Amino acid sequence: MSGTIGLFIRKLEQFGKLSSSERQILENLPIDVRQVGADQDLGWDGQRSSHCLLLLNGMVCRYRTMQDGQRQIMSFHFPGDILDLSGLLLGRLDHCIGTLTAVEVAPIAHTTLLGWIEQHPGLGRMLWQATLVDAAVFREWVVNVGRRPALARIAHLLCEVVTRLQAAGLEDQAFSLPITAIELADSTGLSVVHVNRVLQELRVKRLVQARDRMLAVLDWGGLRHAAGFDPDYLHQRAMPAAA
Amino acid sequence: MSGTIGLFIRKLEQFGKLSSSERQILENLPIDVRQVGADQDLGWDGQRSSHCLLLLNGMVCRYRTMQDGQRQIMSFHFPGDILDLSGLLLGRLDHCIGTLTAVEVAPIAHTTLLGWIEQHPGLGRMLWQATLVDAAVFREWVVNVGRRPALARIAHLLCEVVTRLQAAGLEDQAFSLPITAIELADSTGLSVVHVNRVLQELRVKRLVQARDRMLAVLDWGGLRHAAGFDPDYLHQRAMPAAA
DNA sequence: CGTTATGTTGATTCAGATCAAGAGCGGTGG
DNA sequence: CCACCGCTCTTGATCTGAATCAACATAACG
Repeated sequence: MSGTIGLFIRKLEQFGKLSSSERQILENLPIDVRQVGADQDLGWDGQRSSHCLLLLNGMVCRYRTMQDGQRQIMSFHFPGDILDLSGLLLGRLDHCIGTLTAVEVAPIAHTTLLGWIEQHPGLGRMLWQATLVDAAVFREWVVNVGRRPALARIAHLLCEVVTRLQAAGLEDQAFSLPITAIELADSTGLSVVHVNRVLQELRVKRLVQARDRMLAVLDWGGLRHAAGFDPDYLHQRAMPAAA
Repeated sequence: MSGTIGLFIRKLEQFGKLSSSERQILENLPIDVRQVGADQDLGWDGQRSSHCLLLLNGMVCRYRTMQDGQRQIMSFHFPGDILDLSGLLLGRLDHCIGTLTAVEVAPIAHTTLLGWIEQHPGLGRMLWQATLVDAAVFREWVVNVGRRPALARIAHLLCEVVTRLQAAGLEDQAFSLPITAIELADSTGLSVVHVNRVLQELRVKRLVQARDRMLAVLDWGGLRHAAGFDPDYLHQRAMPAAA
């Protein structure tokens, strides 16, 4: 299943019905697919970009690096997510965007997007909503990192990822996550060593499985309970659930 | 200096010039001032509101309470900030909004705001930008809570607040912050006891002063250095700086 | 003026960091 | 095909920043 604009359309439709002209604009959008390898930066702190990036395939994260070299990941993104909207309206990126896997992205010129917003306010509104959901996720991460103990913190992160992937129709319950312990540490504010020990605990509790550098969820209910996970903050309207 | 819509206009103008019709709309907005005491909720988790709130006076925070009673504050807001925009477009609030001091707020009906957005796309764009700056602040809080040690964490929070207050023209360098150690703890993910000790350290280092339940910054450069504070993430365009 | 909040201090504990060293595993080049 | 290198993972030992517990002090407040 190669990446198309379909996932993006589906994501926007979560926020309301697209008019036929809006849908047509999206479907006819010329897609210039670019392949980028793993562990590359798609955008960086301070960058003034002229394009947003539509993620078609693969997985990326936003992060910031501190003076002492420590890194904090702020969010993950999956196919169908549009990456740089804050660069579009704020002009300057205040963090880096890095690939976790090899990815396919399609640049969309700022001028194109501004045209959409101007001529199709409904589309603009949906994009705004998408950024508001992003913001809700950031807030949840503040809570996660600020107040949850290590095990719940990691469990919560996994719950979020599973839920978002399912909503996007990308994975079923027995999903797998191509993520290293290092990335898990950088997104939870923990050390790699401790992440390792927590993952072992999750495995012993039969909540999670690790196989060839992928994480798989074994016991969704148990994981959700360990995390205290409540998906409301993801603002998923009555999802189609893609049986 | 009683709260007016002036601060809100000033905030929006940060993002670009208002057309005269846009400015007129804002200036003629009927303001229904409501007084609310300290430690009250203006909005709560799960709420479906029909109004946004324009903060005219006082200070509020967003927070979430966890099952075990722990609380995490996610952001502070000052006069001129508009509070509920995520409720406007996402329908449901995913956190609480609580007053830290007595405040004056002006409810603005969703219908009014949606009308603005529809008829004055420029205004809509500015509101969108305001929510993007909010999101940038959330991201910074993830970094703060995830990766900075206690002293830098508290120092960073203070730097952010000073900078934002100055940008809004609300306080000069020798600003004071009506905030308790409890609130500081809930926004940094630390315990009250530890916050107390860190504040003592900041006082010993002559970076900060505490007087009648207010915090005052003594040494801006020193505080900024202790925090590793870089204000870029606040996306303040060449501020008027209100000498 | 009690009464409830917040602030302060010291003693103790603990979750998670740090340090150190080995194990597994791709990759790569000779 | 193998030797080597650089990652990531794993484990154990040790350390430490911050939490917790427990008083008491000091404000705010009705």
